[in-house]
Formats: sequence, structure tokens, C-alpha cells
Amino acid sequence: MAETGERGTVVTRFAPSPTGFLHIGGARTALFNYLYAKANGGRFLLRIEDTDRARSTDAAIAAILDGMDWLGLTPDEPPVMQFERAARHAEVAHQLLERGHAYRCYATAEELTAMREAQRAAKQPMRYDGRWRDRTDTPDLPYVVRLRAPQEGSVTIDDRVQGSVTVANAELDDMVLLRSDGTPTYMLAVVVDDEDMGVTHVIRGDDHLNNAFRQLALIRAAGFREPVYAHVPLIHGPDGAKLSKRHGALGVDAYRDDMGMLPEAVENYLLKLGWGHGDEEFMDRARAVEVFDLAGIGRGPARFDFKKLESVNAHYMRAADDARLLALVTPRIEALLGTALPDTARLTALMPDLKARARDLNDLANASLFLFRARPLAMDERAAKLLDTAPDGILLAAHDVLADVTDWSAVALEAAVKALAEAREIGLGKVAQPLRAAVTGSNVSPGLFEVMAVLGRDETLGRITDACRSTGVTA
RNA sequence: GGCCCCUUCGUCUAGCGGUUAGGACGCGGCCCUUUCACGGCUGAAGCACGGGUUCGAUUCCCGUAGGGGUCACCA
Repeated sequence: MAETGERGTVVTRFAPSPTGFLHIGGARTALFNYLYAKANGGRFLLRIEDTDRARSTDAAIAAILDGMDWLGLTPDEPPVMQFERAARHAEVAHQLLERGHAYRCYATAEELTAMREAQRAAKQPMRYDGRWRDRTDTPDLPYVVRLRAPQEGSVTIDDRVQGSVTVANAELDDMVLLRSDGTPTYMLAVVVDDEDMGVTHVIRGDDHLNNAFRQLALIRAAGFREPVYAHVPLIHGPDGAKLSKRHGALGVDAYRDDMGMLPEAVENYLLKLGWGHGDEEFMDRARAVEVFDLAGIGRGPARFDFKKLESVNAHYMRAADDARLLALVTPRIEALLGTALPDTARLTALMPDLKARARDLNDLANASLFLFRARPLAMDERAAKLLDTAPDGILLAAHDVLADVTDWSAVALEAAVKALAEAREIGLGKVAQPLRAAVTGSNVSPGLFEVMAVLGRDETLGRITDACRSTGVTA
């Protein structure tokens, strides 16, 4: 069902403050906003909330844009830079002042601190006490502009996720709209910008739920249109505490760079974290746009599960295009090798086998290394053991059998080794595993015969010879 | 502390008065098999607790407990 709100076209927005990377929770919020807009034929906008000049940085803005671009969450219009709209924010505040919906407060920071301490000592709620609300004198001193909020009654928000939520106006104090230096506060800026941008649906973290009541008071005082609210529960770490730095990767760039995740996997995982559609586990963008709705968003906070993310990523790795993976993994292999790859023919040839086993790009890179290592190959612990415990002379026998193969193909190689195993009356594994160790330096690899075919005759036989030498047998 | 929100397997979730409470990740077993992964089969694992309402509560209401959020001239 398409929902058009009261104003026709749906308009959503993602409004991060540029004080760091694009947080994984913010990415999910952006995703939900994007999907909701697209699911309803609306527009998705981006607003950079940079009114905190001290904490906002250009690097953070770039990181947010970069992260959204990686996830394919492209806004339908150029980002709105909130600070650039300060004059408009102030204009609204002054209109409110003229109409009596706001007033000047000359209380100093020290004075307010003292007020709060007194309230705390008296075990009273810490709220601005309205000491300037009804004063008419205007001393020649710095002042802030506060909203003259209703003191009686209550406000109810029909939140699309949280349901009907009511708060008594007595719980809300008169918030600051304009600071003493004339700059707008977040509360003012959000409300004015949402109005001017035509935002119809505010989908954001539920840490903003309490703000919604204050914002609504401001919206009503200013005569603005009320948006539909949907406050999404926050994402928690595996231990249940709010997701923070100690839980590891937080910025989406870390999922891409450090963890080697695919954007469609991160998107799918994020989508399913806090939102569900029956038993559907894997959903691409088109499908998500087709079925996304606010009603499917869960009410409780969800814990971030890296294992599940890995599993989802593995799924998308298997489905990914070979050429794309080649481009993504090559720099990682080169970094591990410390040298540029002369060519990627082997990697290209084996990609279908390699990607089927990799959970992420780092896995893929590590599993590909044996293709590029120089002889003699170093054996890992398990590979060394395979060579030690191999049937006597089996490696040498295999070498000779393989050397006689004229058609160097996976099928022919397999036939040759199987024949050897049968002749010796041993299981194929008894030959294949030592060979795998000799050829790859590991006990785990893609199909042995595919690997040998890709490596080529000389390299394969050479590696087997190396292994024979290392175990004291000369080929 | 005041206010607000939340509570189904370990985790993400389906469920919207009557179900053998379903799926996924993870975990165990089996199969497939040259290893691993994939795939298939299968097992263990859940309605926080206490009262109501009802013929009947996982589902509705109220408490309790636990968790979370928020109380700035930050956003």
C-alpha cells in the first residue's frame, strides 16, 4: 500500500551530524529512509547537520558521503548543508518571538548550572524553570531565545513503530531555539529544515523519540505541517550494550576495508536487523523496495551478530560476478604479497572455485596466495603433517604418473591419480591430500585437479618435486 | 532519579486468541566427498515472571523484574 501522508509525495531524509564516519546504525537508518521513499514513489534526501561548528569536519562529511555511495543510497537531491541555512533558522525564531511563541532568556550558563544543582539536591527533575518566561524587562545583556512551550495538557505522537506515545507537557521545559551568539540550535534547525524540505516522514533512531515531543511543540507554534514519525530502535552490540567502539568495526568503511564485506551483503544484513518480511532471508534492492514497510520494523533493539553478517556476506560472495571479485581482491593479494601481481590469469581461472569458499574478501585473498607464491612453497602445520604421514613413496609415484599425462586437464589429471590410488589399493584421499599439501602448501584448497590444471604442468610437477626433496625423497 | 520505550530458541526474527510455536545464523550428528566450502537430511535450543480478561493466552490488560533511550546555549 502506498502511503502518501497528508501532502502527496513521500519525502524522507537522513540527517547525520558530521562528527565521524558513517556509523553502521546510521547506515541502517539511511537505508530505511531510502527504501521507504522508494517503496512509495517518493524522494529520499540527505541533510548534513553541521551546526555544531566545533565538532563538524569536512573529513567526516566526505566519509558519510563515501559510505552512502558505497551502499548505493544516493539522495535524490544534493545534500542540504544545515549550517548554510542559519539565517533562515534565525528568521523563524524571530517570527516566533514577535508572535509571542518564544521569549528572551537572559539567564547565564552559571546561573542555570546553579539552578540544576539545586534541583538535583532537592531531588527535583532538572528542567529550566521558566524564570524569564513572563518577564518583560530587556537588559542590555546576551540572551537566548526560548520556545514558550505549553505547560498544561499532554502531547501524543502516533509513532509508526512505537505506537501511540504520550508525554505530559509538564515534563518538557522551554528549549533554547537561538543561542546567545545568535546561532540556531539543533531543535530549531531540524524543524525548520524538515518543513522547508517538505519532509513528510521522519524515520530515525529512537534516541530521538523524546525530542519529537519538543519538536512537535515548535512545529505547532510555527504553524508548520506535522510529519509522520517512525522511531527505530537502536542497534546493540553482541553483549547487549549500546553499539560502541569496543565492539569493533563501526564505520561502514571498516566493513568495506577492514572486513572485506560486499555492500549488498551489508545492506541485506542491515535490512534484516530490526525489520522482517516473513521468512525471507535474502532480498536484493529491487525486492526490498517492493516490500519494505514501516509496519515490519521491530519494536525492540537488535543485537549486532558478526557471524550472521559473515554468513550473509558469504552468500553474496558466491553470487558475485567473477570479474568484480577479481578487481576487489587483487589489491588485497598484492598487499599480502608485498608485490604487484604479474598477471591474474590463474586467479581468473580459479575464481569460481575460490569464491565459493570465501566468507569475505580477506578470505578470498588468503585462499588465493598459493597461486602466486614462489617455489619452494612453505608448508603450513597441517600440510607438513600430511606430507609426513603420507604413504611411503606416494608423492614420488604421483609425480611420475602425472608427468606422463599428456593432456594437462583437470579430468585427465584426476583419472591418472585415481588410477594410481587403485593400483596401490588405497583411498584417493591418501594420494590427493599429500598432493594437495605439496601443490598448495595447505590442507585446504579448491579442487586439487582444477588447481593443478590452472598451475600448469611445470609448476605443479616442480612443487611436487620440492615436497619430495623436503621429505627426503629425491625425484 | 524523573519521563519514555522495549521483552518469542545464544543471536536476527515469523506469529497478529485455538499452531506439533515456523525460518535463518551459530552449535551437534548423518549424507555427499580428494580437503574445505556449498548442498541435503537431522538434533538440541525459546514465548522473562506474577496476576487478570476469556471456553481458551505467546498473542489483550495490569503489575514485577530485566534491558534500552532521554533529561545541554551537542546533535
